[in-house]
Amino acid sequence: MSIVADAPWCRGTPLCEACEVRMLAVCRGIDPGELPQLAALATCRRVESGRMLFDEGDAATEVYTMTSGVVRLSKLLPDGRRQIVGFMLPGDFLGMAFGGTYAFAAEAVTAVVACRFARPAFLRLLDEHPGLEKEILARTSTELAIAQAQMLLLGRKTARERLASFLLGFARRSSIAAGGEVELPMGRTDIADHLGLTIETVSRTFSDLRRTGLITLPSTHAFVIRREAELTRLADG
Amino acid sequence: MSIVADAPWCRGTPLCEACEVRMLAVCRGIDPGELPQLAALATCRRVESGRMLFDEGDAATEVYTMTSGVVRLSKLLPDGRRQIVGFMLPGDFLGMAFGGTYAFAAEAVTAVVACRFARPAFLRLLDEHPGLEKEILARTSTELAIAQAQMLLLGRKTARERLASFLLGFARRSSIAAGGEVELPMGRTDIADHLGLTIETVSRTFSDLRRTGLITLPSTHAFVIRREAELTRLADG
DNA sequence: CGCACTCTTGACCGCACTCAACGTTGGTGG
DNA sequence: CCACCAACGTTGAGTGCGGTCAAGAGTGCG
Repeated sequence: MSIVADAPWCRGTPLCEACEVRMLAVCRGIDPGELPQLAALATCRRVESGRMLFDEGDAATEVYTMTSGVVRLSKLLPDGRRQIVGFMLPGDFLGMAFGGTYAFAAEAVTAVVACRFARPAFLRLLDEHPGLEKEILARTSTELAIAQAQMLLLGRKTARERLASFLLGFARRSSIAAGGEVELPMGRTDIADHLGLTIETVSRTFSDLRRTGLITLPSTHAFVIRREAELTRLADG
Repeated sequence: MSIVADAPWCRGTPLCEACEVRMLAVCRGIDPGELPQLAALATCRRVESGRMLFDEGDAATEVYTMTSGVVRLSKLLPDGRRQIVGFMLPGDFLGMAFGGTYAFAAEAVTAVVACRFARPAFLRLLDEHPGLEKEILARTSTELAIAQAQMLLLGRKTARERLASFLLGFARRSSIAAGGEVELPMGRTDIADHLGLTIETVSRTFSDLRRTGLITLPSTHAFVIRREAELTRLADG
């Protein structure tokens, strides 16, 4: 991550190589011969840990493809209560707001590099490349299915079931190191705000899952799944 | 509703007039001259109250446009806990599952008439009509935004705030009768399973909102918003 | 080493859940 | 037409899961 994030050619235009690789994932369906022209429309953006890519309610002027790092998408109530509606990982696509304004804030959990398109140019691209539009529709549908699963979690699962579901889902999306260790870049507060719990309950539930042998915790920012079948049974009720 | 639902030409193929009107809403962006050809691809389906249009996990073979009635979309845990991820009203589009199987069950809350397309034929339609694909993408994105708002509700709002949000949202989507009366076709159990509460808490909270003068309840299946500003302030935290 | 920040753990509390009884409504058949 | 019954909704009493408040332990950085 840090190699890409620190690369000097990522600080501005034009598109860096790592971004170009990520962009291909989104843009499959486009004639490969047109990719250079496509790359010319995009720029690299590096965002420091904790900084905001855009805020809820901002005019939606840009869309992104994640190259490296982790982004949290969150919605706030006026009194400060927060719900994290998702975490974006490398390869994910982000910012496709219909209605003109973003429906959530996007903040960098770690240092982030993302491939940025101006929205009008991207929308024109959609018109010209039906394959690209189909890809975006498929991704949006997948996001919707994930959101519905999260509704089941938030509405009906216990704290243990929520954390088990989250850890399994995050492990599946992450690259897993030797020994089955999964890096957990976000803090307990972010996990709590994603699972509809408090940090104390998240912390207690981590300890609980460790005590009962379902996971181990090499550090506060990593975990290892020990009994996957049992954890899965817990997660799915 | 009952006029359309009972019409004999709604019980089978070909497409009834009411369905055709609804279909137009989804298919704006298609050359109007091609609509007869389009209508030939669709059939009407009537579903009795309480019956299922399709189940979670079923092979996704059909997509629907709602003509009349109300459908609930729900996900189940093995032990019976249920989360209703949404209610579909006339004009809504339903069943666009990527991945081959439906991610939720769809059941008729009232008698329902829906305009049905075979999925392969509909996907071919998407290829041939970029305007239709754009419309489906816009609708899916809107659904996603609604789902994210529901995550905030389920993760962070109190029972009062949840019910206030639901009533305001449902009123906005419904046709409102004289006197501001909004019909509420679903029972307390459905509302509870949508808001992540129990029927007792929903019932108590209805009484609470009535007692504090924010709403009135002409019957158990209707409500009137009395102090919209106050209800909105409650719903938004 | 010291400070700030995050995480963990403990004690207690409260909102929503559970269990239970009762009221209301609509459909059915005598 | 009314008695009966089943389904649904309401209300009350008590409980418990997760929240709140508070203290202490780990961790990283200057």
